Amino acid sequence: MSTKITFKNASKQDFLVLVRALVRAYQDFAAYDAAGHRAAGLTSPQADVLFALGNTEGLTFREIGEKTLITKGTLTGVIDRLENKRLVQRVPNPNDKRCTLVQLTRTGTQVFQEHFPRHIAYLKTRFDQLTHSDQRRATRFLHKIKAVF
Amino acid sequence: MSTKITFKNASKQDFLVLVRALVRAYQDFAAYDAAGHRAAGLTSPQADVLFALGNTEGLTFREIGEKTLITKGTLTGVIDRLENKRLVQRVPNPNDKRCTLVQLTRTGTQVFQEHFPRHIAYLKTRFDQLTHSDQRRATRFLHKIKAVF
DNA sequence: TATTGTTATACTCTATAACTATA
DNA sequence: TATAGTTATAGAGTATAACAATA
Repeated sequence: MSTKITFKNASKQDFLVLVRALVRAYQDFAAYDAAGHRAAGLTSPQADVLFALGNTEGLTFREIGEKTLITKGTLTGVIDRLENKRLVQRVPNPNDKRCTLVQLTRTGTQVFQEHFPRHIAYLKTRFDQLTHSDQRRATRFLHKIKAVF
Repeated sequence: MSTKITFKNASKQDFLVLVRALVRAYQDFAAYDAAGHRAAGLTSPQADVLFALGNTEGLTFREIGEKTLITKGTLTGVIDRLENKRLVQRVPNPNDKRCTLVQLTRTGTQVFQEHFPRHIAYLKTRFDQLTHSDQRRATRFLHKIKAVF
């Protein structure tokens, strides 16, 4: 038995073309996105956390984990590193002493207000090369893909 | 200045809806994909390398790096781990002694021939929930997204 | 001089599970 | 007993740069 993809069975595995397109589109996007964050001294997970915390009064670890899909064990390390950079702070929660609230510091708020609009503009230069109609249609199909997982 | 996304400026940042859709579709796919490989004892980068090596006489580090987008420094470690698992072997290249050829071992070939068709079938159960027409259209838009990066 | 792969450094993230404090 | 977060463990990937061998 060979797994070589021949012309004959290629039609049965059309979806692999979609898989490859998804992976490559995402990889190229992710590399570009990460480069933008790295220029501001942030990793992608760190930027995700800051973005989640923006415009909030603070979130618990559980809430941040739900928004960013980072599991609690990993999140402790990510928050540690953001705290070392003085971008977030842990604030004890008097109502439930099990929970810790994570908030943006003044510096973190500044980064959120300055880096993120710049980053969004940086992404926009690329996505604006697609028509709005294509953007909407691409979004629709991506929702369909997400729905099957 | 606030970066809060209001109704008023949301229309200017429509593309963010597309960004989120791309990230979420990929994340869900990637988690499912990685779970399939993990069940076979492989990480995603390791599986990518085995897939690149399948149906070849062996590839150099440079060639594998080009196919998988793994940089050479990282690739040394990935190949080391695959070699420890006896799935690949480094073969000296007599023509150009700078190059090392990496080949699937007998076990590696077996994994390639057994795991990969199973994995493709595992992915197919999800992607087949989309119509072929949707698969083709989704592919088209993903190519367009890739093209802007 | 340029190329190939290795090595070293330092960091970051992941999964998993045991553990502590609190509810 | 359940939940929140920390810690420990072990493994893996990333970026970057210096390096040795070869071309």
